[in-house]
Amino acid sequence: MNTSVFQLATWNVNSLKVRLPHVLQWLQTNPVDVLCLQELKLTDDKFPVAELRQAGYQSFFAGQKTYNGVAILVRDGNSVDATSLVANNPFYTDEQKRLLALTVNGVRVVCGYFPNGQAPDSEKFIYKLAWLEALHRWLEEELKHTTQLALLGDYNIAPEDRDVHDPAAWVGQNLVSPQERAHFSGLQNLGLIDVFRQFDQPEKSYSWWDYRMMGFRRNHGLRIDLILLTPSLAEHCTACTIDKTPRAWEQPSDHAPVIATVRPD
DNA sequence: ATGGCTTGCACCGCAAGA
Repeated sequence: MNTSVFQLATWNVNSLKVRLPHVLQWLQTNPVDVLCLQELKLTDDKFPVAELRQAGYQSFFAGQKTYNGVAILVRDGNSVDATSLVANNPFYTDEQKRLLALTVNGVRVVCGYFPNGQAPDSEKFIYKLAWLEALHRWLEEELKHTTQLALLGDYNIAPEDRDVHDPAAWVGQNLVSPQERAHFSGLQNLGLIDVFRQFDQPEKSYSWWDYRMMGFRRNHGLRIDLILLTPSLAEHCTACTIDKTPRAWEQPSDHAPVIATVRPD
């Protein structure tokens, strides 16, 4: 990594068209080097390249109509290898745009919008498990070529019960099922580290809150937006925080951004 | 209490999210 301080962030914006003002405002006070976005909900021709360019960011994206869509924004001054851009998992044929990889400052950045899974007895859950299995195989391959990899995104998995506001109420549901958590453990077994848990954190830290029933005000949330780093990056990670600020803004995304700071040497 | 918000798309309600 050829930089002194490197900040990476992830944010599920739930429509970039609606949330662009929030993204621009947030970047003004949080000028991270890399921002991974999920749920763009727009086609590539509608991506706000010019507005983000004006804000000092280069955009890489893979969108589709109505659903899904992921992007990686890179702040000017960082070193980007544009030929390293990969949309979707080469090991998995997928109509849905959920994965984007780009090498920035020598770090393999992977932005993911993991499937929701709907319910453990649904077709979408089957898809989620297959998608997770294929992700594992792809990352295993990527890790043969680099020691510096960052997987950021909306995992749609709450790793542990402490990442769930009411674990008892969530038993048997997607996002917390043993099958999904086993896949999460599989990613950890590749050496990837959930850096949020490397640091002391407030009790009941979440990154998503239901729009309904005053979920945010009551802190009824889940921690499902995560940053996993390989050991060589994680050992230089000095902070990982969830920024709840924009969740309290008017017309917010239901997710909050998560930021990791890496300081080599 | 199986709803409750929010978004996009296409209509005058729906699917999908988590």
